[in-house]
Amino acid sequence: MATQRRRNGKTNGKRAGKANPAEDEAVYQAILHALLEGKLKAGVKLAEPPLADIFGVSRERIRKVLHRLGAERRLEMIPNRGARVPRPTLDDIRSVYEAHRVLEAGVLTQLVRLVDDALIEKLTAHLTEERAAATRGDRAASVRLSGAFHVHLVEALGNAELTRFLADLLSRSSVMVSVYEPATDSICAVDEHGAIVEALRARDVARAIAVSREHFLHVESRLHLDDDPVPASEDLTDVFGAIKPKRRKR
Amino acid sequence: MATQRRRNGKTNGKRAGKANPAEDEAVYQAILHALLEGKLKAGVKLAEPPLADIFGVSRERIRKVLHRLGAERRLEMIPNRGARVPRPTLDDIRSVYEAHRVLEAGVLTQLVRLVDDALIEKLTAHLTEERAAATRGDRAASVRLSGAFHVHLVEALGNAELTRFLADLLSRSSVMVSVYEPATDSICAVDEHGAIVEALRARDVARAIAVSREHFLHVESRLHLDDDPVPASEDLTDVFGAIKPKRRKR
DNA sequence: CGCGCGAAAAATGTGCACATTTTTTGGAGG
DNA sequence: CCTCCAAAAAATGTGCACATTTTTCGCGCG
Repeated sequence: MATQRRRNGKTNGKRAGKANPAEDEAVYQAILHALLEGKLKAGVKLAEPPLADIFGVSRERIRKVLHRLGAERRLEMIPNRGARVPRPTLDDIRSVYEAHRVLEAGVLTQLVRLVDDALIEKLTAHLTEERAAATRGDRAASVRLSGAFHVHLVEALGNAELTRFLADLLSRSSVMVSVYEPATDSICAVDEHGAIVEALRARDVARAIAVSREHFLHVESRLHLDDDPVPASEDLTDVFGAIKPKRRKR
Repeated sequence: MATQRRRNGKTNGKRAGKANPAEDEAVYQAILHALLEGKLKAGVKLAEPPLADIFGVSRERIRKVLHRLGAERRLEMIPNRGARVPRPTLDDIRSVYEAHRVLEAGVLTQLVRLVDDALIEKLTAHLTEERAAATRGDRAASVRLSGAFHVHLVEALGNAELTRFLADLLSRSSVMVSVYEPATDSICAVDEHGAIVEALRARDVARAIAVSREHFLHVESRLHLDDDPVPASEDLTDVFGAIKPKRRKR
């Protein structure tokens, strides 16, 4: 009889302790991506069992990822009540934009001390790219490059802490636009970016900050409250449908 | 007869699913506190079994807390190899100080637009406290109040994102001083804080930033590399001795 | 027709028994 | 005395079986 503590239904060769860090990461990236992409609408409940089913992994795996996202404040975790996509208030998003504005003021202040020809050249090249995307009407590229401009600015300082903070702010604002979707043309006006570079070239801190400030206020002013932002498809399978080819009811 | 799903030996009344969120928090706070306090030296390994034993909780509980601290970048998590107290390089800490410096430049830029009598009064009151602590030689209070001054500045903006970022930076630098311990008198000179308030009162952005910048560079210059910063007591029981009444040697 | 209210169903939280690694240990050989 | 290497010991990672909520559902009553 041996120890009758044997078995459970699954007698596969692979059991516990599989150690597959890539799988965790895949699930994490999938959910994060859906979140950043705006596919997961605000207020949607992320229950563990369905997600485990969709991704074909154990519930523990899902649980770990969900809690990690909660620690990053990308999901709202309520004890005993699971995870939800946070529903940021208008003040929340204003806070994020304002933080970016204040941060960039500091960045520019420091940047005028370090600016050299190489930096100006790099930024100018970026502006060219931005203008090209704008003139050919490539909205997706425009949005991406517009954010990248500010990333370039902070990266020029070479400070990991500041770069990380900015990346965090940007990822947050990208989520929020899906709730309080700005006017369809919420892309940073290239001229304003160009004006910032101009001020930098001239080592004019005050002007650089003034332009940057106006730039942000301009973007912020376009935010508006969207009262009923689509009931959001409560079916998670729709959102992650591309991951696992699974067909189910409706 | 019946389901022969007998299972393990423990048939106590209280088993799984105890649901005690406060206990998690207690362990988290205890470890975080030890980290911030500098009791946990850089490079020390935090193994799960001993911690579970010390705190009298299950290993899973410890595991969860450790991973959470890892997600916050307060511990260095290496797959299959556990958690260690990070050993920041000199560049790392410079990066934190520089980030604070850059951030404060942005904060001051925005602050001169909002400054009013109430704020000046509040800051002045704080300066009085700081000076009092300094004159009576209360080092602990001086360090605390010195950090609090910068917190007051950013809090005056009322921006949650910025406040959180600053708190993060401060908690990080407080950990680092235990590695690269600055000169014994690394406290911010009160005069410099006073000068910042003066510049604010005068609505002089340029001066405020200049003073703040000098202030930080002054502090940064005092950092020095501590080659062999004490072997650090590898015994975790010593560090968390206060939690469980366990005999400690010495 | 709505409104409790209790029971069933579903979801979350936790300890535990392993699987899998990593680290330590104890010699044998150079 | 040092180096290498295999086996033991220790530590980390994971699925699973529950316990404990929370949510949903059904139904009688006002």
